[in-house]
Amino acid sequence: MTDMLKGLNPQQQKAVTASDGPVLVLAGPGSGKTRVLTHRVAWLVMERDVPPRQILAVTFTNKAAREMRERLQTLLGHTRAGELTLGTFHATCARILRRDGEAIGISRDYVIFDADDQETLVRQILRDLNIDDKKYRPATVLSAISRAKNDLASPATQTPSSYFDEVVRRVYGPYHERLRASNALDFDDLLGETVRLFHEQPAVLARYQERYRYILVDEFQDTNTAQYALLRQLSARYHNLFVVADEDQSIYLWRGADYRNISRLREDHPDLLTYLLEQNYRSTQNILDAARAVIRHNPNRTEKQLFTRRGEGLKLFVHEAYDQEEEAQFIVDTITELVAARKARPGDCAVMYRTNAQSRAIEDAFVRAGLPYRLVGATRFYARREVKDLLAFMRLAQNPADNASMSRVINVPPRAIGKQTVLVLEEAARSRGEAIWWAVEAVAEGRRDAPAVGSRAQTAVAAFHRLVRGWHDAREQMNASALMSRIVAETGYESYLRDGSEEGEDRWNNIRELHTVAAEYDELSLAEFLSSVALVSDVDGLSEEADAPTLLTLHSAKGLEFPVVFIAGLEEGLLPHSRSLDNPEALAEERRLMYVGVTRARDRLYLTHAFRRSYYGDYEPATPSRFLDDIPAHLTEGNYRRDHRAAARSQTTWTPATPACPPAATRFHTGDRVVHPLFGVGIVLESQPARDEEQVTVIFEKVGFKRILSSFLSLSKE
DNA sequence: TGATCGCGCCTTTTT
DNA sequence: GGCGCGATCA
Repeated sequence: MTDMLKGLNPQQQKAVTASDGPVLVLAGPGSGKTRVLTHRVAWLVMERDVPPRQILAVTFTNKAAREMRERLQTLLGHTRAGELTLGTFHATCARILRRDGEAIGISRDYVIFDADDQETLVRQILRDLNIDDKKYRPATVLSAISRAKNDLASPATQTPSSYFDEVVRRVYGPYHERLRASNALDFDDLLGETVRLFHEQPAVLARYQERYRYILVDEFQDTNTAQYALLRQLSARYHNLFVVADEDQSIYLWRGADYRNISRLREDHPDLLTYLLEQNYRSTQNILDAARAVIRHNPNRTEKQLFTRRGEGLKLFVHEAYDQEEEAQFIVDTITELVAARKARPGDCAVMYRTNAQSRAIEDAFVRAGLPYRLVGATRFYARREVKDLLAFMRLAQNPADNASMSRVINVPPRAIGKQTVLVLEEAARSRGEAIWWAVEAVAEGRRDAPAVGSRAQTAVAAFHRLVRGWHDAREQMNASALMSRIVAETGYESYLRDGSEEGEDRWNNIRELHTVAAEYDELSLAEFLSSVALVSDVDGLSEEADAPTLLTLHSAKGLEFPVVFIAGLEEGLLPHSRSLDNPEALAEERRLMYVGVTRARDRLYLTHAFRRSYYGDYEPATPSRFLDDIPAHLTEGNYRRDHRAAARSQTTWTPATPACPPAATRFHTGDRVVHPLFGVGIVLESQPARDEEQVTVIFEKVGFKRILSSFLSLSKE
């Protein structure tokens, strides 16, 4: 055997060197799944003499693809690794459609509508249909449409079982039409239309089957129906499908992923070879035991015997904080201590949470402490107004029919095309099933069928038309960064942004950063640049260089590992999330999410929760997560008192959701001076009735914040 | 036509 | 405690 297999255990080696044909690798966290996938690719090239261009490896994020490419460069060398096709499902499909979509009527110039564009479109349609968009929220309607598309079904063909379904059904048609009028595809279309292309054009499919004779897929448990259909089509001729999966880490059911694709794979391929990887190379035994204790409550799973040779390790630290500020402070303090004691570097640490909203309190604590951090997601670069504006101009240059971009920037910076004029243009275009660009052109050329606008507006529209036409005509000759410079110059966007304010300077700097990104694509087409910008994932931007703690959601943490992990907000309603409490399937997914979080940790794991937490500005008492109780006491240390929690939780479970009794009068009130036998003198911040007495929050002169039962307190005479 | 203010709603998770 | 949206004013 070759050098390449050195450092792999026998199980891993068997999987890597499996014979041709369909292969499933079932593996636990930290078992080297991605490593096996990477080595399989290298083995195919080096030992089986498979030309690299015949290999397609599909990863979950662009970041994972980038890392795999880097590893393969050391194994295979730069040139050969460069010939591999490596990327996400979406990026791969985007490229296939760019090349061959015309066979099913998709123009080369198509643009990808992002979540914002989609939502705006749905809102418009709801309004046109006189449906209240407060009651039927665009995002909710959209996710129903998305689910249908993921399942390769059209809501139009299903019988609605509720009025909501009926709304979805009525929106779907216009949504699809207007997408096409804009010459645009949404995320789901990228997959669905590729499946349709392969279905309707067997010759095209045959070409890709020949091209991609070996297909490898990471995170297979999170594929959806459309993605599975695609794999089936592509592998139908050579059957060389190699997938790695862990059903316990399936956390994307809500967006159409279906871990039953694993059993589907078994049914579709009686000759499927299955390998199991159970040795964990990442975490200590204590962490693994805790993870197992959490996940074992889920029904219908195959128990894996995870083990490690890393030894017991440290206990998990469970910490109850008073509120989210104190929780954040605890996290920052702990990281500071670990770093000071040289037990970890800042970059070794990660803070994970269920919802993006939780990041604020934690960020604030880092800012207060003057410490840098890396934030994944949330205020995403590409979601910024100025960045979206400029991308909209570039999308128009690529595809003037793009209505979302047109509506966005037709009057940015203000160029005297007012609301009324825009409305007339939009209406005229829509009634003809044309893009707004059609109306703009008609007005600019003074055509007879042009919608009627005032003479001032007419001049303005004509000027804007000249701009976009100029960019569109130049797009083949210019690369993305040059085009961008031209757009900035011709629209006066710089002086529009740089109004002398600090914010204006920030925004302008973002534009310069975007220009730098564009310059990296100068070898490729404008279309390639726009596609990849539309398909970036949150973690993609995570830089390896900066030595600072990472803040990210549990979802974004998938596939990553850190020596030190904090999971914050372990409370009922947050993890598990309140939207999942009434649904066993959803609850099982929350549990898997917790499992994913726990198994990201190598050496140190901190689980924190708060006694009270503010939602929408109001503070509410919080109950510790049920998942904390699943972890055996001997694995943990810290100030967590499980009996107390269990009592609190059963109370909240058994009492009606909104207790009718008014808050009882309390003996202590905010501002009272009190004395405690141990802590001395303090001031009452808050007092709440608790069981048969009061839970009083006091700030003591000597020891700071404490929560005290009222029986230990007395009012100070002075 | 554009800027400003205040109201109400909200929160999962993302390619 | 923020954000988008709509109403209101210069």
